[in-house]
Amino acid sequence: MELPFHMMMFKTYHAQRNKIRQDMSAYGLSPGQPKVLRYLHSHEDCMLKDIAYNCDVEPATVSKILNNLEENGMLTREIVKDNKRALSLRITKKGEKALDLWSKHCDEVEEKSLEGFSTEEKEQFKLFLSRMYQNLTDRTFE
Amino acid sequence: MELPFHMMMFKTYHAQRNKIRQDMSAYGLSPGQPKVLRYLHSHEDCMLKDIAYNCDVEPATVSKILNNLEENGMLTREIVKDNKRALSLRITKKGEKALDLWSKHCDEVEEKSLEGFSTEEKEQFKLFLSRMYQNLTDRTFE
DNA sequence: TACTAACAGTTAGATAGCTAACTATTGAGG
DNA sequence: CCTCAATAGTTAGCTATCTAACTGTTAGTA
Repeated sequence: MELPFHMMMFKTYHAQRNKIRQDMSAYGLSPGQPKVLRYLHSHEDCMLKDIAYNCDVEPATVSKILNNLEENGMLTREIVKDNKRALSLRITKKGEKALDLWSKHCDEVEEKSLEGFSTEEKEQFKLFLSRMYQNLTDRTFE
Repeated sequence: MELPFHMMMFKTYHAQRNKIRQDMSAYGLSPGQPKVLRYLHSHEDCMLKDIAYNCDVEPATVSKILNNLEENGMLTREIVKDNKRALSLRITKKGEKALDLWSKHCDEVEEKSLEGFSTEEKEQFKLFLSRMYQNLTDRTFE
């Protein structure tokens, strides 16, 4: 009996996650944090809900991740003057540095993941993921 | 800036996971449990470490999942007579039933995930996942 | 036989994800 | 204005995952 498709996704995703995790603690980051830093890097003074939407996780999850990142000095959290409900979030230099190291590590993992793939196959693979994502969410990447 | 490949994997995997989760509580199963039941279904009287290896999760994780499944009457847990270290695990009828409903639900999600894919594209997609998995783990699916 | 290493599983403590329920603020309509 | 709904974020409690440290059992070897 062939492995169900969803299990293939699970196993492959987890293999990637574990590979990325391996050296990540050396950079002072745990698995959930980088995606938040990445958003902050390109969106100054953003709100929590924007991160949640962009990263595909719930606001409650982001809230916890922000706690950890703030404790480790990776970002600053301020209340917006004009809207006391909202947060203004900024990545710090320390955060930028960790993000940079982490991104490079991810590039290496990507290279290993797609070893033996031709350029066309890589593009095809990404396109498949993109189509599947759209089928499931009615949204597009990014 | 294009979304990094690992984020594409993350988003797509999570979209799938959330879709599967949606109706799953109705079947009395939470997301980590089905893969364990699935292994038990095809491997009678197996040990915890076999499940862990086959499902690509750590023994400690399996141990917790077994607790929940046992509480819900989905499996039985016995100590092996000849080897008091080892467990003998069996899926119950209730477990079989939940697994069956869950599998059907997964098939529907797979169909939606791969809507618009030709037969060749589906095969290609699975092959890509398989190659990536092998690159990262030096193992093959199943 | 006795010591020690390997093995099977559990427990503890961490992060990450979810849903649901909550607080506090803002804004819209009568 | 005042009420009430919508919005932004947090908290609580659950599962799932990891690593590390632990208990108890088996087996190998001097």
